[in-house]
Amino acid sequence: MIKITFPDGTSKEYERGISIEQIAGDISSSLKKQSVAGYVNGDLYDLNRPIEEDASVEIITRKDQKAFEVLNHSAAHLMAQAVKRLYPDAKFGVGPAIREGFYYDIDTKEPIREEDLLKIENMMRRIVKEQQSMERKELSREEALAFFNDDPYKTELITDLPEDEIITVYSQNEFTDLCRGGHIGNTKNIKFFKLLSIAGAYWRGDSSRNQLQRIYGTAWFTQEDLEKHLEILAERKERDHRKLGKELRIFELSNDAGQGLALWLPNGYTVRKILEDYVYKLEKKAGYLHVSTPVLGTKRLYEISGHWDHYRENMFPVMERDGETFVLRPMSCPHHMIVYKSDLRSYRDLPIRYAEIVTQHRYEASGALSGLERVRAMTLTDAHLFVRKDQIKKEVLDAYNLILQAIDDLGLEIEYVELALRDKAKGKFHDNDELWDLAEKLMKELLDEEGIEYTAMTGEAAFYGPKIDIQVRTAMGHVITMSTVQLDFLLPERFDLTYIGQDGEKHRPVVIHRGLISTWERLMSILLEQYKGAFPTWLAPTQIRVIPVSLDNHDKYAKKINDLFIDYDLRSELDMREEKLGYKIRAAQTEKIPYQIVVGDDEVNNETVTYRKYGEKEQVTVPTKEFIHMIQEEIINKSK
RNA sequence: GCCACUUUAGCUCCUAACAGGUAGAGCAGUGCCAUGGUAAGGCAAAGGUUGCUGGUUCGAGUCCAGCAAGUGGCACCA
Repeated sequence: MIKITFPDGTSKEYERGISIEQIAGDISSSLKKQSVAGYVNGDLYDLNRPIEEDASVEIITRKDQKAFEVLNHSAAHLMAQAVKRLYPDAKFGVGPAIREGFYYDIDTKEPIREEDLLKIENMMRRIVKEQQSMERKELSREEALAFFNDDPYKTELITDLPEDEIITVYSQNEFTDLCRGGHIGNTKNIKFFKLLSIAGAYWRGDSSRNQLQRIYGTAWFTQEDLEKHLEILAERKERDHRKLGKELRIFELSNDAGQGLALWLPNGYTVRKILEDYVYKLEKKAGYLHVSTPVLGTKRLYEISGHWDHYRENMFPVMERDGETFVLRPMSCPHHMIVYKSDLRSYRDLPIRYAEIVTQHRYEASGALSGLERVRAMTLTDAHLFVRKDQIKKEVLDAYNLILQAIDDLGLEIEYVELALRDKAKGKFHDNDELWDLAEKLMKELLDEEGIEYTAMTGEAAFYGPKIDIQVRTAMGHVITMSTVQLDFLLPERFDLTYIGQDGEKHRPVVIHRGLISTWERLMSILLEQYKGAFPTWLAPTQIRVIPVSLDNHDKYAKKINDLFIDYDLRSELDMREEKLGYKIRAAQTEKIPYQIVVGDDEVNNETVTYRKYGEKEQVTVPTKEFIHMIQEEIINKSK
């Protein structure tokens, strides 16, 4: 007999070799039904794997996130088995569960196409019907290598496993895969799934190696869950900023204008201008000084900064004129270094915070471009803070808090905070251990002291220093960088920046790079997706649409209140087209205008307006002045 | 950049063009008529070198090749 201890501290004796499934069944038949796998002394166990010794056991049920992973991991195996049947020459890379499903990387002679997914799905269903038991087996390294000797990918994986790792395989009838487990026990347990897409993926994420075909899919415990997930996927497409941006006339991407070079249409530019003004005020209040520097700069400038060495492949080709070589700037830090050097600085002057609306160009890989999310010409509010060493923590923290405020004002949500650190093994970072250690230590201390949770990302730092990146999630589920605060001891060295200290000697300032809310392009994509195109009133390109009931009788009043709104700096438009009322209302709704106002006899006689707020059915009649007051309040408060 | 797929009117067309036979619709826009209360009034005309360049064919939106852009991913992302 062995002793099994449960999470609540109770324990019970069972026969040696009992399984999670049997234990669950012993507790209750409903638990048995819900159980998917379990933890035995912290190790993930399949339902049917025998437990050989005293252990603490935790049963994983369908409700747990881990259960979803187990199911999807098993679905990946199921798919691989189906692919192997249809493509006997298939070789397999890795096939893990991911956030919303699973994928498997597959190498076949004949490419798999999107239309083949249905065929694979059907084969999967057949295997589900065959009720293949998924059997776990431990192999020695030699046995494993012998078994997978015709699959170079699996062979490489086995070779790279640590010496002491127990190598396990899982078999479902004729198909055996190298796998750590856990699994769902039997293919019959994988009932509700769908294959979603196919894409290329480099073997082991290395672009110098083979490219495999990655099939993405998703598996759920119930039909309803699967359908719900597919609905979410469909809804994401509705939120896609590329679709909304076109419908709402926000921006244009044209082949003729150039790949990745976005054109801002009037509606988009109106929003952008509001954001620019908002940011300007925010920075003013936080003590930033605004400057303006050119899009073009000498190559020398970037050689001094080190960007030429570290960032050249992301820059557009150089231009030559009058014996000087120019580049389109990919960032503004070097220019701001020169601005700092334009005067002699005292320790009393610091911190100096330079901010600028910067347009910059980066040669992004063509495959990386995506709507407004990733472009080749971008404009952002960039800032560089020149500080003394004793001011670092406060200034980093202030910058971080300013970012939080902007994100909050814009109604956005942070996915997580990243601390990007260097990887000493990689050559892309500048070489000064002492400064790096200091910079990284300061950043960690600061985050810890403030109780800010973060994920450390080794090797993700800028070449000149560590950075705190604030990540958000797009409608399509991608995580992208929204804001950044970066600590830099290098550029002050390279530009020989100094200030005169209290002691009368020259000292080296430290630079903090700050990206507030990404670029206007990326921010617009995020806002469109966040609000599904229905901007809050303070940001909406058009805030009010005034519609007269009758063009003959109410046109004067409509014009009068429209003018009044404009006098109060409200973005109001009059719809005087010769169309039916219903048509104009529908137009105002599809354009997602926050306030649609209809005026007729009642309003004319009482000096009122009848408005309907976007997203609501209710109509409200109020005195015109009251309406103005209300909407102004809403704008000032940046109500979402 | 790499792999796969896609590209027809300003927009949407896996709800066009059956298998190669000379391009259709809805919306928007235009004109005329109609015109009073919260999501599409009627009629009409117009709108296209089917992404570009070649090829096969009596004949190409359709088949083939190259290029470009876009989409899904991968790689990249100061």
